Amino acid sequence: MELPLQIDKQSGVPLNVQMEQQIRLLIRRGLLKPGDLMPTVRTLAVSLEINSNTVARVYRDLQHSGVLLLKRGIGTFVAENMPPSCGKPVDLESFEPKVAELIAAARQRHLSCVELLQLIEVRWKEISNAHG
Amino acid sequence: MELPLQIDKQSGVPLNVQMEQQIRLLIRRGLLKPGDLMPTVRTLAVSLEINSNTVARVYRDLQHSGVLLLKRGIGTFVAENMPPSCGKPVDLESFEPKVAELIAAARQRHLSCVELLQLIEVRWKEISNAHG
Amino acid sequence: MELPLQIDKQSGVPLNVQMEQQIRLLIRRGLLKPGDLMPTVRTLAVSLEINSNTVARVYRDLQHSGVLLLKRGIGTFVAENMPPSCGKPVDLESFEPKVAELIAAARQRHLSCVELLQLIEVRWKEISNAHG
Amino acid sequence: MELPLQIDKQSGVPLNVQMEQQIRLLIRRGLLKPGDLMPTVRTLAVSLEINSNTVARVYRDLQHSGVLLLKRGIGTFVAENMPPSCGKPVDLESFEPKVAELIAAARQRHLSCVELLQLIEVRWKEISNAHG
DNA sequence: GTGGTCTAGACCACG
DNA sequence: GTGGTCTAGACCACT
Repeated sequence: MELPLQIDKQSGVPLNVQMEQQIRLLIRRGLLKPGDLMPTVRTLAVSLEINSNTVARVYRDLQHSGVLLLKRGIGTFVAENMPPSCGKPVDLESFEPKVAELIAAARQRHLSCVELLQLIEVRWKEISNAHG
Repeated sequence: MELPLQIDKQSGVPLNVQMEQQIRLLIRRGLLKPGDLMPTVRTLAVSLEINSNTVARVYRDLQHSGVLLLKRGIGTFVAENMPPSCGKPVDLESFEPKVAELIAAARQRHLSCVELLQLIEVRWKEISNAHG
Repeated sequence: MELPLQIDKQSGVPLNVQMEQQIRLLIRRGLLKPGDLMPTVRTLAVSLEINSNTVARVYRDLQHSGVLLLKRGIGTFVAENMPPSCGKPVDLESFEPKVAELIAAARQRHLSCVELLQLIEVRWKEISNAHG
Repeated sequence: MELPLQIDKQSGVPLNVQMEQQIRLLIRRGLLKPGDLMPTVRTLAVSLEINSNTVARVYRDLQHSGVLLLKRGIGTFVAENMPPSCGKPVDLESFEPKVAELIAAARQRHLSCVELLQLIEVRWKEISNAHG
């Protein structure tokens, strides 16, 4: 299986952090479901052009968090009993269109991805502070 | 002037990267205008509780990019002739409400800020790849 | 490989500037070629008796200029595709003897190195202004 | 009198060092002779676009070295009895043509001024080390 | 008091 | 082991 991970080596964000967050996100979006077989460490490392040590660390950390389950000699699976800290998979059907819409509006104004993200992050924090 | 920078020391993103991007964003949003006097290195360092070396490096890098102008013994200014790579200041009046709207929808679905950002980043790249 | 850098801590010229210029010069002289592996930050710092932060900054700035390529965990390399601003490597075989000759003449007249440099710099600018 | 000083504010070399060396050089070249009247601090500061404090410091340091002589209310003069550490004015008539020749050769090879200076400085030190 | 350089040393991400 | 970030603090050049 080909995992749709978007890793940016230039962003300054640690590669393992990027991978871990995106895998969690795939699960929340329902694109990875409990029981699914994950790609092997080496496969993923090669396809993302990342050192396999780094991938292995991500898998290990996610297992430690209860998100993944390693079965020696068999493979790595998405855990059946997700810990509550991961949040339940969200119904994003009604949400993702809004995202796509905003992205379209941003591109129309020649905003870059980083700029949009910064804008949202800053506004989020401003709103959070306002709400206490 | 008090610069509204939102720095998150826990995010894993290098502090200088966060600062640099946010300063660029403030300029694009029109909150910082060419010729404006920036806070001093030390002032900003104190108010953000960041080492002054880190702030100085940000200022230095932004000067090297043509975004800021450093005058020794005088102060630091937003450059008058912004390089084209920075993009022109954008009219965000019609855009920011859409952002606020999306943030509200995300919070309603109990998405965290990081998750929303991840979601947008991934969708952005998926869309970019689709459009070629 | 031992890099033949001549750093003068007493000259008043910032160490990073000296290093950066000399590395660029080594490339133009052909003593460093595209793809060459540079000494590690720490090695160079020790051999020049300079703080490793200073060396790292030089490497970082040169990478930013497209002269070097830094690979985390691997090493630092001379960039393959040098930016045009660096100029092409020059054939100095026919030139360096002239330099040595002038240096000999200068020493014969008891000129110091600094004086010779000043003399050349001033004359260069006078000639430049004359030629328009 | 218009002093032909070539000051480069971007070179990283302290302005006072540049000025002091060039004034000393003008004396050695015979373009400034013992007893000559120097421009006033303010005049020189304005014409070079440098803070007058910096110029004043140069004059003060050069007086302290015995190179200049300050007469209050009258002006600043090149000292009549130059200290031996300054070296005697050199006959550069036979030398300057060699310099001009080398500069021409350098320009022909598209070397920049900085590169030529670096080249000479490095070669000078290499030769010094060779000679012991 | 401005920005700038440099040092010393700790810790991190990556291979 | 690689390069990279960050801190703390000293000292310098300039206005």
